[in-house]
Amino acid sequence: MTSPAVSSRDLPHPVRDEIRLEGVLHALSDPMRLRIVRELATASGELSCSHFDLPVTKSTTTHHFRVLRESGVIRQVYRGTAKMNGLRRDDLDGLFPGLLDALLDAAGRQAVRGG
Amino acid sequence: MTSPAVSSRDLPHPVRDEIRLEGVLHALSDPMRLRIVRELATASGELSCSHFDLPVTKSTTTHHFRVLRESGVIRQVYRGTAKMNGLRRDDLDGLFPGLLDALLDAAGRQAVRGG
DNA sequence: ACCGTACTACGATGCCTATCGTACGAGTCG
DNA sequence: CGACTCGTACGATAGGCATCGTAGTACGGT
Repeated sequence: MTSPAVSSRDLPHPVRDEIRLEGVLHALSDPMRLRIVRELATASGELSCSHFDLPVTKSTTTHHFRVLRESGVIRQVYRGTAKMNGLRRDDLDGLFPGLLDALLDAAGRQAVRGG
Repeated sequence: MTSPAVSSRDLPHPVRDEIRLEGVLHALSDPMRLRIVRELATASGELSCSHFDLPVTKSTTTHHFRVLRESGVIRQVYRGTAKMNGLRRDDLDGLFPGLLDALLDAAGRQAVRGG
């Protein structure tokens, strides 16, 4: 099978109008979460949590994904045992045109610079 | 007299290459600090700390300005008894082109939306 | 039914931070 | 000098948060 059905377990997401700029910035001000978002941006599509190899425990990884979801940066959905993650590009671009691209570009430049 | 001399008291600022994206985002993720930066952006020029009428005490205001300065978002200089504040536009635009404008635009849209 | 994988929940810990109040220093003006 | 304004320093406090470990749940495959 290629793609297990979406589970009935659902996760609370803010609707578009509930997304706050301060929350987004706070979510992205953590190096680990910025790294996650950068990886999600390059891989156009959904990625499972376990795809990420972060230098923290799984508990902490769960925590970071929750912060990203609750701030409105990513959307999460269960698919089988996996939890798939995707950037909320449409919502973010709709609310804050150009912001996400500027942030990703900034993060990319800093990475090149050495960070 | 129109503009008192700059005092010998000087304040530590990060040089351009020391400015970290995470630090900038963290600085701007606080509503009070975002408000300060928005006001600084509209008033092209320097503003004294006392120009701002924030719903917090003066101690707290000092704290927020320090966070903004240490993260590289603003530059501060003493001029007489006043402490003048200015956005580090050149440095930020040099490091992260388009980011500051995107952030200010995003903050503006959210303010219109009701925030 | 059983096992393994993926992720969660909960509690603990230590650090960071937004806030305040009070007391103080630096500068200007009379 | 003295009074006043602007901003700082320091301590306290309360809440937030990044991290961990352990124990547990949900799902898929055998």
